[in-house]
Amino acid sequence: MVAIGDVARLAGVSKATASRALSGNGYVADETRRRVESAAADIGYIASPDAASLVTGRTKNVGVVIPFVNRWFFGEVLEGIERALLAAGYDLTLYNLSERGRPERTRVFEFFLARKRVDAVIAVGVDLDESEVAALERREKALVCLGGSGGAAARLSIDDRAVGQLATEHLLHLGHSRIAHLAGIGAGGQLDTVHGRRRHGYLDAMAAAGHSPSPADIVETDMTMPGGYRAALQLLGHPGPRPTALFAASDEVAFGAMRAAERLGITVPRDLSIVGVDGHEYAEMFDLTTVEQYPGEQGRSAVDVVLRLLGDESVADPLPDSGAPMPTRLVVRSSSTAAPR
Amino acid sequence: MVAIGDVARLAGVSKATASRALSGNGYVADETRRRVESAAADIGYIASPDAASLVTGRTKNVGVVIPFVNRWFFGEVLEGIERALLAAGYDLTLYNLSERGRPERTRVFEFFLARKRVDAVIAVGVDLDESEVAALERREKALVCLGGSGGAAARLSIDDRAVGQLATEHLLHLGHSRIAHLAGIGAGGQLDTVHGRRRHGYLDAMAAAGHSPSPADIVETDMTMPGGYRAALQLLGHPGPRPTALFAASDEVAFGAMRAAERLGITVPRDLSIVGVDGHEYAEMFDLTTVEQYPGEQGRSAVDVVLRLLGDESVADPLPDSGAPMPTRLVVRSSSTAAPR
DNA sequence: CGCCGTTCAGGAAACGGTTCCATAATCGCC
DNA sequence: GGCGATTATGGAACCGTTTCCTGAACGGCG
Repeated sequence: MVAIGDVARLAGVSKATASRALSGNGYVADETRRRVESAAADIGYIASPDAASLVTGRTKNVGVVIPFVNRWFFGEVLEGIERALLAAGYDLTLYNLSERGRPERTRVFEFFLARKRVDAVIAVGVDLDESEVAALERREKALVCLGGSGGAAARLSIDDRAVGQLATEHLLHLGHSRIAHLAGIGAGGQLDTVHGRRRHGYLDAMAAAGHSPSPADIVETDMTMPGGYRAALQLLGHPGPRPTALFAASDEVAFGAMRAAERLGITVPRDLSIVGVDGHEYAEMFDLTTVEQYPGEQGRSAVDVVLRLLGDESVADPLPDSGAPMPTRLVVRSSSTAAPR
Repeated sequence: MVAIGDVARLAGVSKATASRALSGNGYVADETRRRVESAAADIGYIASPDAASLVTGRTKNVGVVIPFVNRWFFGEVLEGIERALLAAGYDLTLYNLSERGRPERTRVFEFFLARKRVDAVIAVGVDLDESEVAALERREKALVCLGGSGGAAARLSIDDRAVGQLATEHLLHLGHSRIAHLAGIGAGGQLDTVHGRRRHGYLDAMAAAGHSPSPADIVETDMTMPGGYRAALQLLGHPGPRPTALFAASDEVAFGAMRAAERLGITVPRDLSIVGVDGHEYAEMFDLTTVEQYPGEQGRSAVDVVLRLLGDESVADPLPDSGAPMPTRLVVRSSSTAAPR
């Protein structure tokens, strides 16, 4: 393989000078730099990142841990992160995380991420436990969390409680009083979780309006379309009075619920108003009212924070409204309408 | 940072012995190995992959290039690849590829993948051009393609022509004669492409049955639900006789078409039978007849081939029915039924 | 003119592993 | 008992960079 020594020889300079010329660090005469660059181009030289990171201690590589890649939100975040990292000359090493406590997951934190192969870690939508955070800290890895919970580190997040509140208030303003909620799994137990917070916002809004939802009107489901379908069947598929509105914790769940309603002969929005969360790319097609968030943008921002943490000079210094929650927006479409009187 | 020298000192052996003990290469007495291992564990030693790959020339890292992460098929493949690589102790570096000719894409091949940071490349669903293949060859990167086209290298793929044929024949057997096709973009021009081949299979089956579809019954669309929705509106949303059956080049397109049919007051399957391709996780919920494929399994297989190409001993030697297309299976659900008479 | 600061370049020492080579002990076996 | 094969270990070289240190040339300035 062609090494920097070859470039140096061809350009008639020392390895040290060749390195400086190519990396742009230290003094190099313009003419020398040109000679080195053209020599490098001639023989197709590309620096070995391993050798470089061995001495500099930086790998220009960040690990991304993510529980799913095939949910819309996570896929969008991943794409945003990838684009931003690549633009900054960084690599993205992907770890698809399983649930807490599984041995593969432990191995990711104790081995893969602990090695000197990543400079930093972006955790998206994962609930970190203390030992995981500790493992990262011990190795001095910068950590940025996007959503999820755990880890005192830099965290980017929307205000999930406000989201739940906003969606619920929208339905309340439309005159609904019996509003059901399709919540994320575990949203009841732990409050310090995305879906716990959304549920919390829902309950707060209901309470503020003087309603207290019956337990049967809150159904937990995983955040998929079939999950929403099944949960909605459970919620709506019985005789007797039904909720007139439904707050689904994600758009995919809402889509499933719409399909279930159709199956049950319930017309949306006439008999049932539905609001989701995400701003899924299919929301428009389904005419779904939703609280949009912008996962691609969130991914990009996470990269910004990481680069800043790593002291990368390529990124602007002032952190734009640091600490503020990421933006969300209620988009009203025809899946929600005034309550039947 | 703690290096192998520290481990060696603590265990009272040389660096060479420590290295052998930990890597399992060469002769080491059992007792010595234990001493070294416990010393390493005590001080939390983890070898630096950079240093190791510098001397061995292997990085235990493979680059994955993929055009989308947020389409079901691609997400599943990615998950399968990730799981398999991780199990083999490899890292996955992700490159989300844009269209041909874009500068970011060129940079991925000429720089990111060309460096000594990946041992091999898995290209999923990408149409490689010669310069891209050449760039990889020049750097002696093993290349495995999953679907897509271009690159004479190892290619795993389903038989897309057979898939198109199978789906179409299913509809023909049900008595349909006017069968429309929602094809992938560009499927008309290039034949050497996934969607070109599926369309080809469709046309072959139609021809064999003595039908020749009118050009208006073939509509091109991108492989998304909204794409299928729009394409189906175009296909069906006019007065006059309509096709009685529809072969959609992917399940997501089929879902969109189902939604469009519903919007137009066309009942599936009474007025219109629909068949898709993929075995999407939502297909069951939509009751969609589809030609299933198994992207997760395909990803795993691609990793098998890569590991074999890299001479990794951890993988079984005999390549199971090498060269054969990956499995597919027609799953009949209630979206397809006998033609109205 | 002397001196200092700046610019330029090269030699050599890292970085943290693996592996080649040499040496030595042990063992089985004739 | 000698010999070769096997096992065990250490020293040193090496992988391909970056960077520290040193020295030289040059220019400006007091």
